[in-house]
Amino acid sequence: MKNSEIARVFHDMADLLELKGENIFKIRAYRRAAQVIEHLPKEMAIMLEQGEDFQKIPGVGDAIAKKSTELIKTGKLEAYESLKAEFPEGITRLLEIPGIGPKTAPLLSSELKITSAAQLEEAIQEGKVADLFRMGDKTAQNLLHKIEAMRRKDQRIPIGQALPIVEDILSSLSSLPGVKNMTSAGSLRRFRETVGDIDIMGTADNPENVINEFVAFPVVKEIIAKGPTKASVILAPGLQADLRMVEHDSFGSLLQYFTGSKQHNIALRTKYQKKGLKLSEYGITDVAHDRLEKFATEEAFYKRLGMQYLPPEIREDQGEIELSEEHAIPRLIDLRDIKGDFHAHSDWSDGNNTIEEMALAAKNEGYKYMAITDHSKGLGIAHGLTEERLKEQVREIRGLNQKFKGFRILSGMEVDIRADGSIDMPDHMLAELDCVVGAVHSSFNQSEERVTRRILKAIENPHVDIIAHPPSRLIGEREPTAVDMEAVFKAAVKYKKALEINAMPSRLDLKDIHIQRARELGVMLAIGTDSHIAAQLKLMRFGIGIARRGWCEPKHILNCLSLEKVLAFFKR
DNA sequence: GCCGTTTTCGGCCCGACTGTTTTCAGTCG
Repeated sequence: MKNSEIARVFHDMADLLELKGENIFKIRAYRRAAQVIEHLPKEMAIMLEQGEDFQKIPGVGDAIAKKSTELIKTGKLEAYESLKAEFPEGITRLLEIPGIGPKTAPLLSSELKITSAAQLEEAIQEGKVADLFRMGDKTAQNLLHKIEAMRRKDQRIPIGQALPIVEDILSSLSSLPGVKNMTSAGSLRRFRETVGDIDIMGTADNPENVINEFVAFPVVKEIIAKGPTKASVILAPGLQADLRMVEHDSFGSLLQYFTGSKQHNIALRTKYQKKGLKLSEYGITDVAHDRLEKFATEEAFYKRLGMQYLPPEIREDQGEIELSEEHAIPRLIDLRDIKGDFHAHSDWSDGNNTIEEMALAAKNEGYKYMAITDHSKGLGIAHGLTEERLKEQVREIRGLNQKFKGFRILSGMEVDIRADGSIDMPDHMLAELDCVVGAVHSSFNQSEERVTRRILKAIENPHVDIIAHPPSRLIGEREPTAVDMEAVFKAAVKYKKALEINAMPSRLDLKDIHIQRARELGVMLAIGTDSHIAAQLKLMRFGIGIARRGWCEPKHILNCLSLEKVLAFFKR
């Protein structure tokens, strides 16, 4: 059983316990454990095999450790099953409707036999809901609006779609007169792979004017709420955006608060509460003297607590608070550390630009090298190269390299790892190349055993240097393959192969927790943009963002090495 | 249910908003 499934059980249990009216702190304990387990870099099933103590996981004590063990060993949990049996099927779905909490859901279920948003809508229209205890006409009508908004608003969208939209908004807002600060917060700033809504924070001499300009932007489809300091809107792609204008002198604590994560903030507040400090979005209050200190910057806020500044990407309550107090947060990788790209296509296969155009674009990024990795013939739809054409391409690249100074095009190929793990290009051809990227493009539904063996076989091939996106997922579209990542990481270390962090916003694969675990085990990671047009080289920043979430320093990333060291790693 | 450089028991993040209420419950972020 995977961590994500274990986490879902505990999340569900928390909901059910809440409906039952259990102790709120018990419920929170289940939620916290679920959240921690979901983001654990290592599978608990493997920890169990290796005899590790679950109680070392923060938020996991005796009871949840035992329950986790039961889940892993039997695939079921007695306590969960009996808890579920106490409630009508589907009641937890009601909790997903905004405005419906643990008190209203049982009320709707027991009084009106409602278990879905559609049924609730109907009951409201028939006037049944307004008559319930502590409800009323206004509450019922608001619920109707919220259900509509929930349908209109799309689910979480990939950061690759959200970020450009937000950057446009930010640049428009920043250019307004009187604006001092303007930045995004929330999961977007922490660079999560998907974002649910957009938070923007700013300060200005005339905040009301800024709000008025904001709601009039063409990208705004609908205004949900608008006041003197805050506006909520729905943007054209079905994304909610909140703009908050605050005082200059408390911008730091507000930005810190709205950047989150929620878990990070709760952990921080709990910790400093014990030391007599009350943390809030307005600043820090010394409880003994009842004096509020304000902070204009996040740096000042963390400094007041004796902490090292924390990059937003790692504020997830996964040990960063303690390390920051010890001033032991490593310097995370940055776009400026990147010396090259290991995954790019040209018009020789399914790319749009010539090799020379791609190389010039890479040189413009300040890179020292770039691998051209067109598809192999296995991928018919992508005009994969035959042996003859690959030989021609190698010759062309040799010629082009004569023209460049201080920049090298690496001859490469993205070869197809067939269903049986074989490579669709003979070894003697691969031996001619600087850099071979192996990737899975078919048979995504193989069993865990088969897909894992398939990828291990590719790793063992002495000519393959990098394995691209092993889980081969597409965010929101295609589920990851069942591959056993732990086995892949160990093989990559053993055979000294790099694993790719694919920077395409629809992939971001490896994902953050995979990166963390791979890094712990000593796997070298290579960021590839998978560019099919020159402009996509700019996608590198998405790879960087996800790598930062995986706590990567330059030493963990192949792209930060000099050309000589890269070639030595490839043993060419 | 978890946790401890004040605690193995007694705490558990903080504040805002809304609507139904006459002082607060419920929900949210």
